[in-house]
Amino acid sequence: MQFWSQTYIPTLKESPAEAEIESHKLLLRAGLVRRVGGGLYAFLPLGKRVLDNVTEICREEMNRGQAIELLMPAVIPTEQWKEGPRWNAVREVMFQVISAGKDAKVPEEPQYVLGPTHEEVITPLIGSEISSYRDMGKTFYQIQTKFRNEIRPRYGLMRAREFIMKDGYSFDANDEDAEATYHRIAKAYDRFFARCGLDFISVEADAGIMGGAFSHEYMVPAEVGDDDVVYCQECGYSANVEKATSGLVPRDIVDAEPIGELEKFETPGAKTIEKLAQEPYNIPADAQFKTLLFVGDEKLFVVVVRGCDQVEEAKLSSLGYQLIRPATVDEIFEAMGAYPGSLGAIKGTLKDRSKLDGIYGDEALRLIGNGVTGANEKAMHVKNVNVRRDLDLDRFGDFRKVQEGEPCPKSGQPLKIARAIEVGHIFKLGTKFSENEKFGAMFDDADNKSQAAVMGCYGIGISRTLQAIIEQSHDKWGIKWPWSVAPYQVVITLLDPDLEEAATLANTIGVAAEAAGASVLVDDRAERPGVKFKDADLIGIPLRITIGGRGLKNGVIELKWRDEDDKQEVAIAKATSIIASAIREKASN
RNA sequence: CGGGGCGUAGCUUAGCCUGGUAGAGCGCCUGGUUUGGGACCAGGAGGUCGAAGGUUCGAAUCCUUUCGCCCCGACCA
Repeated sequence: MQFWSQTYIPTLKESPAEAEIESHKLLLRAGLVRRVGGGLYAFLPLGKRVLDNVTEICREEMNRGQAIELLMPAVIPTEQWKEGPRWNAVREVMFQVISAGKDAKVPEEPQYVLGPTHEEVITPLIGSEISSYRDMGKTFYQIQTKFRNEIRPRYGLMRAREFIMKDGYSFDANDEDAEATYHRIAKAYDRFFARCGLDFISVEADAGIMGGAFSHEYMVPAEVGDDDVVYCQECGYSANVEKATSGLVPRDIVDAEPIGELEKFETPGAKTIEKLAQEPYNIPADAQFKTLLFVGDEKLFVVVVRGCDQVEEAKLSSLGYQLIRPATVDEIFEAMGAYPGSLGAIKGTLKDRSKLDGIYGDEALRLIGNGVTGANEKAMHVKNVNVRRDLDLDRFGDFRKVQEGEPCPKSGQPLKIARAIEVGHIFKLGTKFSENEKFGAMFDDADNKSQAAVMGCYGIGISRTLQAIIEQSHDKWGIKWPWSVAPYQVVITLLDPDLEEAATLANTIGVAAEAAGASVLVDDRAERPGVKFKDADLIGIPLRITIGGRGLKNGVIELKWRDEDDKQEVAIAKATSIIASAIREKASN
């Protein structure tokens, strides 16, 4: 039993200007966290309790999924990272620890980095321990503070520079076992997020720089999310928009025959798809070719999509480049001989085809058949461009962003798109990290042949999950904590703390509630009732038990669930047993 | 890193355009009256106006620089 007057819950009536979204405001107003610096937060006592609850649920479900907890250092020797496959891709987001002591020299490369995740550490760590296939089939995890120097921290704990993460890593002897592990952990994730009281979906995801065979993200639908999720209500297909495909292009599509000779025409001032779609040209966006240049690993390449489509940059990684960025105007001119607005990929019109590592066409171009594109000359476009005959494409691929309403690739029903918060991500990694001779994880198989462990990695943003719960479960009065993670599950609102009879009863009921398995907070402050009710609502305690002089006279106390509107009066004589059974019922759900 | 906005008491903010030495609400402290949904009265403490430089007799206010925060974009394991 915790007395309010003896803990520290600094609630705020107004929300600080730093917070924009509801969950962030409530984190601050309910006295859960305080900002220390940009993207850096301190957990106050109440916040720490929720964090511990979420952490414990995570631990239980990981353990149930046969994962083994360990703890690695957050400070990691840089060398370890440089040997891994991601150094160039992630060094920018890593905090680098340069040196210690007044006389220490600042080295060109930092000696240490603060871990954003731990593949580079655990792979050699476990790799140097294991040697036999008999040691395979292990999954490790840790719950730890992680560091990423986010370009733009925002929304409180949602995207912070320092945050708490559960990261897990599995080592299996072969693909089949690795997939079984993957599915076992996926089930643990399902249980974890369900126990946190979240509505969530798991979606097919882009593996990003982690690479690997496949991956799923755990998404909490919310307007303030950073990701777009594509889903089909009909068949359950769901994927991150970075990965999602649609049935827009029929599998049996037949390419259109040319409808005429190429014909250049003047388009003064028309440098955009929109302009060409208007008077006097009237060429619909879905009859235009959009020609875009990117640089992948320092090599220029071209992607052509329909004028009405957007390139999904994440999908370009399927082309095999590690680092991809849009090309600069100068780079474009050198290869194409023209500037954006007049670009086209028609054979023979490019200034220097040899500067291009490839020209890739989106599959949906085939829906156009014959269309319009830039002539690689200022203020000139070309019509009657036939996809097969005229475009200088190396190959087709899926490079476009799926749009709402397109047919589901599985069921053909219209796809929906929703914003969501990514709270977990699991990857089947394969041998990307393990196959390194020195820093990898090799083992001898039954035939005494050396093999790389087939790995998987599994992340949960613990602190982000905490905020996602608030984002999904609040009203205008405050947070509505699910029973499982509430900082306290029961608050006894003592309206007249000086009344001995009331204080005694509060104690009796508090003891009974704790015995039934609830954590109890007693509001014994010398505040007016309104203040106590408002605070109880704000900090979101699931069950409020009100004890006041007025009720005592009538022999009753009051029960109020945070997620229900009605209050319930209970005779004092029956109170402890009613409360105890209500708590047991909640706890068993 | 580009674009925009904001820095005045613990929190929310007025004042800035048009320079004259800072005001309110909440919170906090004291006393009193209150007491079932953020009470009332009286008194009180609390501000180098983000920082530095400049203009001026005089700067929260005008100018320059700088730092921090927030938003949009880019980015995002």
